[in-house]
Amino acid sequence: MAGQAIVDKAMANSIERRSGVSLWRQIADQILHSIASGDFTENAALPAEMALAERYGVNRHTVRSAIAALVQEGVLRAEQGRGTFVLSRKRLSYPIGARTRFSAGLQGQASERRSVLLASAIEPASRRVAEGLRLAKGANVIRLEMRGEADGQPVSRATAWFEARRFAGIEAAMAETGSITASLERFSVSDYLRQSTVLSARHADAADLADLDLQPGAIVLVTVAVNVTPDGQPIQFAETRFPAERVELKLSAL
Amino acid sequence: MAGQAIVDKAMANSIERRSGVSLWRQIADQILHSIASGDFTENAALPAEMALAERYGVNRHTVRSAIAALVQEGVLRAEQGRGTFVLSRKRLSYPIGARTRFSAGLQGQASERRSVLLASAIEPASRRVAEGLRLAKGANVIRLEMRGEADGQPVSRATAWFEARRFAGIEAAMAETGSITASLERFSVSDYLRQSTVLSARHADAADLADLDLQPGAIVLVTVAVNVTPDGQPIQFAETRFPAERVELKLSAL
DNA sequence: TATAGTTGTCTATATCAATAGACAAATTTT
DNA sequence: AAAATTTGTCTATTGATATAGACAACTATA
Repeated sequence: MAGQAIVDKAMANSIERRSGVSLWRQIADQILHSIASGDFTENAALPAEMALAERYGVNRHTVRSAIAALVQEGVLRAEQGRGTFVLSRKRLSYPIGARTRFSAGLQGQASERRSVLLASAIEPASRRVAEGLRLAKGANVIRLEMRGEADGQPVSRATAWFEARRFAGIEAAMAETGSITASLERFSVSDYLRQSTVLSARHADAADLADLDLQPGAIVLVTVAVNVTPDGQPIQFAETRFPAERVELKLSAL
Repeated sequence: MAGQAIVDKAMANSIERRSGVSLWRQIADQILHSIASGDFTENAALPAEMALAERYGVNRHTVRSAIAALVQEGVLRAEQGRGTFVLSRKRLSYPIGARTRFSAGLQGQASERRSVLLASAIEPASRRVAEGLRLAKGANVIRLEMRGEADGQPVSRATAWFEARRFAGIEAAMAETGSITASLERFSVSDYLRQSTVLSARHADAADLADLDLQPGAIVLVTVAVNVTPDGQPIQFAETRFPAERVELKLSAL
C-alpha cells in the first residue's frame, strides 16, 4: 500500500538557488523557523558552522552570513571558540476571535504592552473601505495609524478607518487613552464584535520595516477585519500587519 | 491635533537594497500583491516598464526581470509594442472556522476541487504531535501527506497525524475516498470540531515549492490545528501550508 | 600541556544582480 | 505616412552573492 514510504528528509528543509532570495537569507529564515518551532531551547547551541554548511549544501561562509544577520537581529549570540547560541525569542501567540482586542489575551506572555498612535488623517473613503463600512464611496473617513508594542518591541502595525461624521475627534481620544475600546466608549459604543477577518501574508514593505523594526526580506501576516456593533452596524475597518517572525495568530473561542 | 499629517506615499510601496532579497523579486511580489488587492482588474494594462522603473527607483532592466518572472508564473502577459497585461488570478478565499473541512465553502470559487494523498507512513509521535493528540511521547502515529487542488492548481499542502492504533488503515480509506471526513466515518467518527488553530507564515521550503508548484521565494501561510470529537477527544493533528499568492484565509463563523 | 573543535579574518575567484546606454521590432496615435 | 510609445535584445560595467582555501584566535577537553 501507500505505507512506510516517504523519504523524510529531516523536515524537508532545503534551499533554492537563483530564486531572487539569497541563500544566506533563506538559511536565516529556516533557522528562525526552527527556533520558533521549538527545535532549540533557550541558550541551546546551534550546530557548528561546518555542520550547517554541509546540511544545507553550501559553503561555510554562506552560513556565516546567515548567522551574522541573526546576530544583528539579536536572535543569536556567537562566541569564538565555543559556539553559537540561541538567545530565544519565543513568538507571541496573538489571540484572534469574535471579541479580540489588542492587549487582551497577551497576559503572561509579555509584561508590558501598549498601543501607540503614530498618525491620523481625514480622507475620502477608498472603494475597499467604503464597502467595509457600508458608506457611500468618497464619504469622509478618519484614518488612524497605530503600532502595538509588547515589552518595548513592536508586534503589530494597524491602520483603522472610522466614519468621520460619527467619530469626529476619535484621534484625540486615541492619543489620550491609547486604547481603541476606551476611545469608542466615548462615542457610546460599549461593545463591538469582529464581523469578518481575512488573512494573508506578504513580504514587508518599507513602511513595515520602519514601524515594526524589521530586517529587509521579513514576512508580515496581514489581517483585514470589520468590527460591528452587536446589532450589526459597521463601525471600524482595519488592516493589521504582524511580523511573522515574532507573532503567531491563535484562532480561539470559536 | 494629530490630524491631517501622514505623508501618504501612495500605499507606501517601496523597496530595500542589500536585503538578501533581490530587487526584481521584491518588485514581483509587490505587483502580485497589487493584483491580489484589486488594484488591477482582469486584462488591465500594467504601467509601462519605464514608469514602473521610475516609481520603484530602479533601472528598467530590473523591472523587466520582475515582469519576466511573473510572465513565467503565468500571472502577466507581455506584448511587444502594446504593453503588459494582467491575466488575473484572483486568490481563493479559504474559510476557516470551527467546522472547516477542505472543499467545503469553496463553492462558486472553483469548479473542480479535490484532495490527493501523496504519501503515508507510520512513525513514533514527535513531542509536538504527542502533545496535540494527548498521547505518550513515542506512541505510534499514522502520518498522511496530502495536497488540495482547485481547478487543477494546488492550493494547500497538509500533513496530518492520527493515533495509529485507533485509526489503523486510514491511509487506505483516504486513498480510496479522497476525503478526511469520509475516511473518519469508517472509524465511527461522524462529527469533529476544530479545537485550536495557530497561524504563522514563512518562506516556502523545497518541498513546498515542489508540491504546490511555486516559484522560489514564495510565501506560505501555515496553520497548525487540532481536531477533536464533540466530547473533546483529540483525533487529528494537522499542519497545512497554503501558498500566500493564491490563497487568503477567511476566518468565519466565529 | 597538547589536541581537537569552534568562531574570526584574510585573499582570491566565479557567478548573479543591477545599472547604463543604444537600438531593433511591434503597435498605437497623430 | 510619420511620430510617439512600448516591449525585445544586445553590449558593457559595477557591486553583491557564493565558493574555495588557509590560517589566526579562542575554548573545552583528554
